[in-house]
Amino acid sequence: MAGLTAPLLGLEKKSLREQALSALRTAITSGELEPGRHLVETELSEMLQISRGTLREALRQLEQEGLLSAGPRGRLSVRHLDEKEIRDIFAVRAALESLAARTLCEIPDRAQLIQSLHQTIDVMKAAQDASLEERVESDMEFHRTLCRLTGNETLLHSWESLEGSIRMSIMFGGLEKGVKNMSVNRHREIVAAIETGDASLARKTIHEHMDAAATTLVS
Amino acid sequence: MAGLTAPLLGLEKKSLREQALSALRTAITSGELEPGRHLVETELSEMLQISRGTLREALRQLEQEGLLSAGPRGRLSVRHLDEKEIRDIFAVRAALESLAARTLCEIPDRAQLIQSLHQTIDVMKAAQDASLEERVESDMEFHRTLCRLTGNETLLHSWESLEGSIRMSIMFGGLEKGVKNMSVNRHREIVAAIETGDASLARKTIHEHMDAAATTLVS
DNA sequence: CCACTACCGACTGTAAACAGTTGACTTATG
DNA sequence: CATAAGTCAACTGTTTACAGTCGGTAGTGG
Repeated sequence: MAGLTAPLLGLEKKSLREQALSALRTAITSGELEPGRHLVETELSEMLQISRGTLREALRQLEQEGLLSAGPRGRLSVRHLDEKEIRDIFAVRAALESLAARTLCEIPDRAQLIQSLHQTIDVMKAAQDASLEERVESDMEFHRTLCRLTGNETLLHSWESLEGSIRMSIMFGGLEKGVKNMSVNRHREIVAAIETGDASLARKTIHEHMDAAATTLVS
Repeated sequence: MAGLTAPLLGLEKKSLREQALSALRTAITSGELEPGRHLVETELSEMLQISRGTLREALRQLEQEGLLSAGPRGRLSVRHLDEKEIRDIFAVRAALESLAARTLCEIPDRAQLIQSLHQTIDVMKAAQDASLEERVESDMEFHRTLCRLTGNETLLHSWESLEGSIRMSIMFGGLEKGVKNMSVNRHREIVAAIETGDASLARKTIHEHMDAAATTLVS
């Protein structure tokens, strides 16, 4: 039994459904499956080498995440976002993240949490010269962490339900525009506001951040 | 062709999946399937007279709505909400509905929308002597309308994703406690704030409303 | 040339069968 | 009696097969 060092813990055998889900989500948010494209079940199941039944479960979930839209007779296609929808998505996102910030502000002993947030910013900083994808990734991680640290599972879940739409929005505007919004300083401001416990400042900063991001993306 | 009046338009042939979804959602939020109960696919599919494949699609959706929680090896059970989770749910709900109110405040010509909101309050008022279920129903309708009238589909969708959890929360505390929060006056206050365009007052009213509701439910 | 019909292909809705895994119960053994 | 191996039943994960419906297209009659 000795010598089987690392790969013992957590052999990551996800179900095919989850694998399909990840694969499709990535394909959509990366633009490999372009908006408006009709998804044919038989076609996809053959591509992914899984059965239709398994695939359909994944498709339902993507539909609920807002990445797919259903046409007549259950025909699914990749959702197309217009400018208003992007603004709407970022408005909801701002509301959720504002709640996160306010919640964090009310935690008495939040030094540890602040530390975690600074860490994710450090990752962003380190990724500044990396690929666009990695930069987007680190940005998303910061905002997801913001929600997770509140300990409010419902908040985190709502945010994650929006994550796919957010990624589609970024793709819509083009990654180059997307990364423009990811200034390290902007994020430090948010953390600073939380650190001092100034909920309304945090809220204001986040709303400005989101408004600016949405505007950049649709311009 | 004449004389076939009403039943022509919209023959409501929902798919079995949607029917199962509604049936299960109702069963859970009404307490017929009590929290913590294990759901066995074969058992349910026989009860509902549908195949497992069709059922599983519905179950996935309920899982994502937060009505079901997945145990080891994919075993699903009806989610059990504790007091903190209820408070968390209502905090997110408050954030979403505050956004709705603020959005409505910014619509220049909102007389028509105000009118719609008053109508739903009238329905609530008319239901005051009806069954507890109907009173809950009319209350939910008001809040859903609040979100729908914004025209922000993402907001509406996020709220609806939370709807099941909200209903579970109400059931957790008991319908008697639930309806205590549904005062007509409280709701009129919200509409009044929106009518005058006072976003911060609307926000404040909604937050108080939600805090009170959550507190009542867990007490 | 136009319209109407009958067929055909493609795709989703639904059902039923197969496979693998886990936990409980039983049995054998020291 | 306690413990370990073995057996079995209960589920979920996954696949395969079948049925129904819509859209298009070719063929036919006026």
